[in-house]
Amino acid sequence: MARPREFDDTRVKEALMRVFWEKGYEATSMQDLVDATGLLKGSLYGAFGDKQALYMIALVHYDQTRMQAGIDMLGGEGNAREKITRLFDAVIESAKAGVFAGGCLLCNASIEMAPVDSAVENSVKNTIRRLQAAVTSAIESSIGQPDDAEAVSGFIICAYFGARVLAKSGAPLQIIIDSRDQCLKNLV
Amino acid sequence: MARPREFDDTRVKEALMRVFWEKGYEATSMQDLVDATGLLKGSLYGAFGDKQALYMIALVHYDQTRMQAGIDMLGGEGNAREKITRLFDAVIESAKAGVFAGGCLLCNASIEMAPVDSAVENSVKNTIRRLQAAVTSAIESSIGQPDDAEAVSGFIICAYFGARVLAKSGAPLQIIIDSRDQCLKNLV
DNA sequence: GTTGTTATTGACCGATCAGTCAATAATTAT
DNA sequence: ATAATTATTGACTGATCGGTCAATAACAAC
Repeated sequence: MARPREFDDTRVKEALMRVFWEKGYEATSMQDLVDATGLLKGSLYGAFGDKQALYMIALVHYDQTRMQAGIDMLGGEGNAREKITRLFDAVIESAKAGVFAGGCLLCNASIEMAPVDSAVENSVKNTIRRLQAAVTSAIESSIGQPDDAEAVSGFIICAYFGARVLAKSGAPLQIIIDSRDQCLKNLV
Repeated sequence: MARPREFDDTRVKEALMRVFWEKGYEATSMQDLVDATGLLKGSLYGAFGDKQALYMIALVHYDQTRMQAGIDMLGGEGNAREKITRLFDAVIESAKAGVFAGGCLLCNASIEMAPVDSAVENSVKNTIRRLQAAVTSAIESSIGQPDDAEAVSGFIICAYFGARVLAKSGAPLQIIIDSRDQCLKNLV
């Protein structure tokens, strides 16, 4: 009963995500988003809302794809050691590949937007909660692991975020490798 | 042989630092800096240079005051456990006090500016190098510490940066406390 | 084919952006 | 005093910012 949309919703969200992921919120202009999505400004506003809304959509898309993939991996096969190794190796690999300097949109959002946008803050906190829960249960479901799984998982999350920052800073990757190995020392 | 400056150099640098620390580079306008310093735009340009130069001055000032204070503390009295405890407690205290959500300008610069400004990248890398060296020697100079001090220090730096991110995200402080305690488990 | 509804389009808006500059003021050297 | 030098001032610039809107286009229902 109306004109249908001409664009693929997922492709647009992916494009929005990549721009905000690479450049951050403030450094991204609406024109950048127009260029990346192929939609005109009016269409972006009509379909999704203003710049803040577009950022939230990008953040949720990142959560549902990239972060959820990590959470699913933590819930899959293997023991805690293997899973935590994979978590850190993903940082190292993306840094080597130059994927936005090994950065993480969640981490960037924590620093740039969470303090000034409560919707972002809530989303970030929710993702962190789920990520920690996944690490905790990965530890708990592996035999011979420490019984303070909650504390260990919090600290692994902390090191993971630190690794993302260090990767973006251009610091030597050896620091991240060392961090991974030290984390593993706290596991069987 | 010329008109003298009317402002206190250190006070201006401190003001610049606070604005960039709180808001980041892109979200800060020249008007914000004018308001914070009390200088007019022309004076800021004449005395220090453009916005990027002002950011670098703020970053160097942060390094020379806040970061250097931490490095000096690590080189002072006490064993490694006590020093690392103090490092993390500083994050926790500033988060509780709401000092820019417990954030760290160095950490923010790593994410926002290091990937797009090589002067910032070099400065950040230099600070991280000195910070890690200070942690390493704090470990090495405490009796009964692990002999892989370099690896342990890298991982402590990593957790420290992660703690700064988590503090800014609004995540529960318990994660940071847990991280601190787990780090201490790796020390005597 | 007409009508109702929504999507697309690109021109347009006021506000703000970083940055400049000529005029003026304050100092030192002579 | 006068000259030379530098700091301060605030008006000014063109560009870009996020956001709007009326006109047009593409569909579904009837």
